[in-house]
Amino acid sequence: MPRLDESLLTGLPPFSRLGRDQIREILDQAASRRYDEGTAIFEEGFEADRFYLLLDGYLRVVRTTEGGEQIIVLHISPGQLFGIAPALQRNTYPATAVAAAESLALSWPVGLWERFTREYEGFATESYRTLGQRLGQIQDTLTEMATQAVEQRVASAVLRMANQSGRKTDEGIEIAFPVTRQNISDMTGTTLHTVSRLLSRWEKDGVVRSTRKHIVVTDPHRLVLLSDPQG
Amino acid sequence: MPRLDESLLTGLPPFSRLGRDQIREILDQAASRRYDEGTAIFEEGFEADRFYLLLDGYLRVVRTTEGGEQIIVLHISPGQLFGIAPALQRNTYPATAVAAAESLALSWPVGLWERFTREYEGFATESYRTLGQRLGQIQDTLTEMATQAVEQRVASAVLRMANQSGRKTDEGIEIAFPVTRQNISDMTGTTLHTVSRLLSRWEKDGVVRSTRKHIVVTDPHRLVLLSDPQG
DNA sequence: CCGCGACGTTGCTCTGAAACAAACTCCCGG
DNA sequence: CCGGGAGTTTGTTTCAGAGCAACGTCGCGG
Repeated sequence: MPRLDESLLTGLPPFSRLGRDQIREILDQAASRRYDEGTAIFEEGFEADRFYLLLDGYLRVVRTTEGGEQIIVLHISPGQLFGIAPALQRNTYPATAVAAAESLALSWPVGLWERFTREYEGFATESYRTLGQRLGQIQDTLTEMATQAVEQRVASAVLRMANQSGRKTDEGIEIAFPVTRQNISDMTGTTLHTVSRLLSRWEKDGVVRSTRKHIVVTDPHRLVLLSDPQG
Repeated sequence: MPRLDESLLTGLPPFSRLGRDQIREILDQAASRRYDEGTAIFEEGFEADRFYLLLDGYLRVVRTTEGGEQIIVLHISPGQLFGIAPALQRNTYPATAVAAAESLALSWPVGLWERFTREYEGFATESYRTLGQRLGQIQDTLTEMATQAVEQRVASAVLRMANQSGRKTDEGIEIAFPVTRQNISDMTGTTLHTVSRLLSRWEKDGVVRSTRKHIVVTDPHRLVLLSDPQG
């Protein structure tokens, strides 16, 4: 196994206050692994034995109902910690993490969490900040679900993905990982049919361009209007 | 101002590992205040300058949209910490807390948070456990919103309140704080009309008994069935 | 290069629940 | 004891979006 390079972690918020030697220490304890698109990194309800950092790729955090329906709670971008159940004194993962694109992640045994928070300055602070942001995000989604119509919710979901993972191209903002209509319907609590119809309409109106599993927002401003109740 | 009695805190999870003298210390730094039904303890977006513990009563945690609609994210029961923004490195409250019934709460300036977690054994652990539970709860609600029909959601909401605050009476399980149809519709993302119709039907079927702002679940088992998609 | 499975589109139907409307009842304060 | 506001009920209308159905299309693996 090749030694991991220190530059992987320098600059990432949880480690930004640390010196070279500390980062070395942390890396030497990490396991690194690649995940194919569609693979689960860990599953809801299973024993939380490791915590993770996404180095590259994108993840979907997913919950499944008894009825087999699933909903996408949030996405994880490179540089973010995830599976941080130990931070909340949980011993099982509260949701499943699936690679939305080919991904690369580091992980450490939960046993080290306590030591990381104690010994590495800024680690605890930044981890809890992340958690706070995530909690806020979920509350936003919940509010949206409860109050907005389907079209607004789908528009918001697309915007959220574009903001989080968007690359600017000459065509517009491109979502950096593969997304199906079904995925979007799982984010918004609707059906793939409705999503398909909306995207078709938007495409006709010149707001987005989309092919299989691939969406470019060509007119973000108009999409923002669509995400707003008074259109 | 009368000295607060130590028995108020003994036995509550965040303080259960502490001795008499430490509890004394904590109480001596606390402000205690009573809130009338309907009063806000703090508001969304305002500077988070204190954190709180609910001693008696019940709270609703509420978010309001720009459009003026509101949704109830969760309820707080006696003995729980709330407004613990500092635990997540936030400097504003992410939601509004409103007294659902006349309530009594202690509070401390945020500046003390760091000291509490450092000096009082078990405080940090228990606070983060609470947060973890709350996050899980919100995710459940989100999943429910996204996948269940209105009747199921309303049934779940009523059950949740009954479980959290229920007193057993000879009639059934009584929700311990005032709830209007509007409140329930704010928990479930529907209208007070629909909630009223559902409660009327359930009352006819002998599942609940309700008067103004007051609900008794007479047949919890049947309500559980109603909360399940396959009835 | 072909076939199959995953993904996407579009039409049609039907219903749950929102929207609109109106009236009733309880309770508090003056 | 009266008036008014907050909470509740019930009826009617309307339509967004789910459900069902069928077909089109892309791209991978054999």
